[in-house]
Amino acid sequence: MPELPEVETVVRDLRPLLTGQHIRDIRRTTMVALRRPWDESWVPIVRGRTIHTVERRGKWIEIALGQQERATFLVVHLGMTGQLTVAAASEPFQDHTHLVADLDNGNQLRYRDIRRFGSVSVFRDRSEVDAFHQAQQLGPEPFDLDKSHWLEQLAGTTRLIKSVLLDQTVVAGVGNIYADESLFVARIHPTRRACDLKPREAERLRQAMVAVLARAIDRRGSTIRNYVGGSGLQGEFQDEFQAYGRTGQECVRCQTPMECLRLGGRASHFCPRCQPAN
DNA sequence: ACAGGATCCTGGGGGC
DNA sequence: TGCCCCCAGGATCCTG
Repeated sequence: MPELPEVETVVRDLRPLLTGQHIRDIRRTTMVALRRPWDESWVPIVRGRTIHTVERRGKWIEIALGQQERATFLVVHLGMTGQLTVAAASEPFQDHTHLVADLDNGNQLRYRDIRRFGSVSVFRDRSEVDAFHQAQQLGPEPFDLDKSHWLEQLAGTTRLIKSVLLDQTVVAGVGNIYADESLFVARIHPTRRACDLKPREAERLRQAMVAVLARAIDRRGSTIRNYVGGSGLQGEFQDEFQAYGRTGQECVRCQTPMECLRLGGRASHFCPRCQPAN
């Protein structure tokens, strides 16, 4: 599923296709429930409004309808298999297309989600969106992570570093792929205790995370199965994986066979030689 | 506080 | 071809 680079790619793809467009209508096209159920009372709030901005916060997509203080927001999470795309209204719906918004120019904004772990919600104004993020304690963007704050966060917990990377309250947007890739680049074993990392290791990890995410954005994210960008294009970063999904293959640095551990139900790929355990 | 497991879903792949 | 089990870019809730 989409992590920060995939969500950022969707946002960048959608921005020119949506900005300035008028939403004629929005409607449910299936009756099944999403993670956060769609509320029919949102329809009149959205109908007739103009899309002003398309932004990303962590793994959340925020589409502002109307300007500044007046804006209402469509807030989308792609879960594991969510796709938010623009297509011509004449294009047939793919299976599991749950929500469709008709635009003025004959295109449609479509939300498709096979496993339905994602959601589309409406918030009445900016403060409601902010309150929502505050309630879930959404952490800072990886690119804005304050060095000393990051150090303190790691020093203050005995949790496994892999789980900390996946914790959206610590840093927003990292998921299983980019956690493994970042740990590999920083040469840190996923089961190290966060508080046991030396300051230079913590800083190396922060920099690795930023570099990996930036490179992945350049390559339009990773497509393993279902992910597509806002115009339906797939990602290309999967061709550059150094850790994720490489169990049994040679480490790109030392040729040692890569290994895989299951931590908190998530596969964790690493090189036993480059990333020594405790 | 933290780890692990189950849960929400569908579909693809491997083994038999 | 079919069936069964495991797996999957996420997040949350419950248990010990």
